[in-house]
Parts: sequence; C-alpha cells; structure tokens
Amino acid sequence: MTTGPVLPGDVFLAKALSYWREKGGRMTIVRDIISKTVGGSGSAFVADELWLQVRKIDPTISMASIYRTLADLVDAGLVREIHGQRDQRSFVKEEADESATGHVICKDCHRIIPLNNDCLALREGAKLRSLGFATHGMHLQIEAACESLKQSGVCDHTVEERRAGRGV
Amino acid sequence: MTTGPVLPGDVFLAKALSYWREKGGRMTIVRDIISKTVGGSGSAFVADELWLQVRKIDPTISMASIYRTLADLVDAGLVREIHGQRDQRSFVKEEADESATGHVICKDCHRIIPLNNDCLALREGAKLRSLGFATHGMHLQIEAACESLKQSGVCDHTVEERRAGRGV
DNA sequence: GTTCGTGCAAACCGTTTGCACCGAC
DNA sequence: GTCGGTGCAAACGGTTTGCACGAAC
Repeated sequence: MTTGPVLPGDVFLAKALSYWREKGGRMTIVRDIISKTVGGSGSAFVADELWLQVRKIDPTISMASIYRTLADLVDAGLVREIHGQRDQRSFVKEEADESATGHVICKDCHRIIPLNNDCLALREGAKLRSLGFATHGMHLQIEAACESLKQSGVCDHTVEERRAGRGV
Repeated sequence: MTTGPVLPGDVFLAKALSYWREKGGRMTIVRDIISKTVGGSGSAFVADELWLQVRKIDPTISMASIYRTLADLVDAGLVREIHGQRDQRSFVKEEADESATGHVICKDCHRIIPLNNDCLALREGAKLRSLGFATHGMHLQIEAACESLKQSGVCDHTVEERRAGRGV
C-alpha cells in the first residue's frame, strides 16, 4: 500500500469544465473557485472545511453551493465520498487510477489520510466475483492511533499535510 | 474471505449483563429485549430496523432506548458501528474473533452482508505499523451489484438472510 | 426510599430544498 | 432575454437530550 498519485489541479479543472459543458451547464465563478480548491486538495475533507477554504477567496459563497458543486463533482467521477465520520460527509479527490482506495483515519489528529491499494482491489475483486457480486467500489477504512504523536507529541502525518500546503 | 462465526446469543446476553453490572447499572426488561434481539441478529442493521423488531415484543420501547442501549453495547465491545450508509448509522454484532471485518453493500437489495477477513487484518496491520500507526479497527467496505438479481430477478443473498430467519 | 432507566417531545445539526434574484450565454 | 446557478432561510430527518415518571435494587 502506497500513497498514490492524484489528478493534477489543472487536469481536474478541465475535466470538471467538460462535465458541466456536456450537461448543458454553465461555468461560473463559484464553480471555478470550488473546483480549483478541491483540485488542489491532497487529503480528505468535509464540506465545512472546503467552505472555509473557498470563503478565503470569495466570502459570499454559500454552503448550499458547496454541497451542490460537490454532488456534481462526485457525479463526474472527480470526487469520491468516503465514510470516515458518522456525523459528517467526507470527500476526497478521486485517485488518477481506478484502483481501490483506502483511508487511515487518525484517532488522534482526526485527519483522514488517503492510501492506494491496487493489490487489495485485485484480490478482493476476484473473491467478490466468485460470490456473485459485481464490484462497484471498494474502500478500506482503518482507524488508527498515531504512534509518533503519542511518543513525541507531534503527529508526523499532520505535519506532512501542512508542509505540503494542502489546506483542504 | 469467509463469512465468520459470531457470538452465540446467550454468550452475547451474558456479556452485556456483566457489562452493565460492572458499570453499576441495572438489568431492565428493555435492555434484555434489545440485547437478545441484537444477539440473535446475523446481518447489519440500522436503528430503525432494530426498533421495529423489538416493538414486536414490547411496542412501548422508544427509539431513545434503542440508541442509548446500542451506545452501551458498542462501548462494551459487543456491537460495532459500520459506515455503510451516509444518512443513517449502521450497526453489526461484533465478530467472535478480533479480526478485521468487511461488508458487502449490495447496490440492488440494499443489504449489508458482513464478511470476515483475517488475512487482510494481518497484511494491512503490518503495513500500518511500518507507517507509524497503531491499528484500532479495520473495515473493508465494498459496494457491489448482485449478479443473480440482474440475471434471475432474485437476490440469493437476500434470500439467504430471510431463510435464516434473521429479521434484524 | 434512592437512584437509574425510560418514554416523550423538543432540541440539535449536517444536509437539502424552495424561491426570488442574478449572471452566463 | 433566457434560463441555469446562487444565496438565503426554512425544511428535513436521523440522532441526541432534558425532564418527569416509573421501576430496579
């Protein structure tokens, strides 16, 4: 299992644009800002975090637009919804490849760290087929505690996220 | 990956009883009915389904008691919350062994079918440790379409559930 | 009798929706 | 000018909680 490649921001925006064009929709400033912010994100996020982020650029953008745009991006296959927290919907930019995704949910720093797992997709997919299921999506969810936080008081994974400037 | 053994109903009830006793709590008729119903369940369930089930025995039991008792059973390690649906909390009786659990979420019949995956727990657990995480819980979530339903109009997995009389 | 558990109903909160206005085309 | 997108605020629905009553001990 390795941290996998994700869509570069410009490719993400282009795909989003063509999705709305195909649907007969319009490209608006709000959609542009939200798409660019999501496209530049590295880790998983909840609607509220995305909202705070886009409001730094345009403080008038509403939560309704966040949810409506996210629904479109999920429909376009550019964003995946993950089931990390029970009380909030969590989202993550779709991986560039089509393999199964996994996420480590840190009990301590409350971050959701995306992981790829190609091997898992192959193995479990084969098993599911033998059980009579056609696999749609696969998601490995791991709840874990950060050892480094416990020992040194600093969570390496949080630090990495911040160092990379991936605010969302 | 195989469908694994679960705690027999009587062992489940005994463990629940000792949990409340240790906490200085009382064993009530409501807790008894809910615990027995959960203990006899085979597949995953949402609060509403459990509520309908226990109301067959005692129609006065409230949804509040369902949630309060479920919280206790989760705390006691007898029930696990799974993240199958975004709008409702899903629960499943804890497996007898401590391995990772997985669930197939059928896109067609909307059932959540529990699976064991000992191999997964070993493999991914080792990888997580090398990344500096201490694994708490692991959950493989697979969204799948039922092939038999598509072809014959009957979902084998639903039929199996019903045949076993596991209403919850 | 004391204390914990329960049902009821209201509160809570993330998400969705109706509506009137605004802006992309 | 048309019609899809937006902000606002209210609605929605599953879950939680405050409270007074009732049951376990």
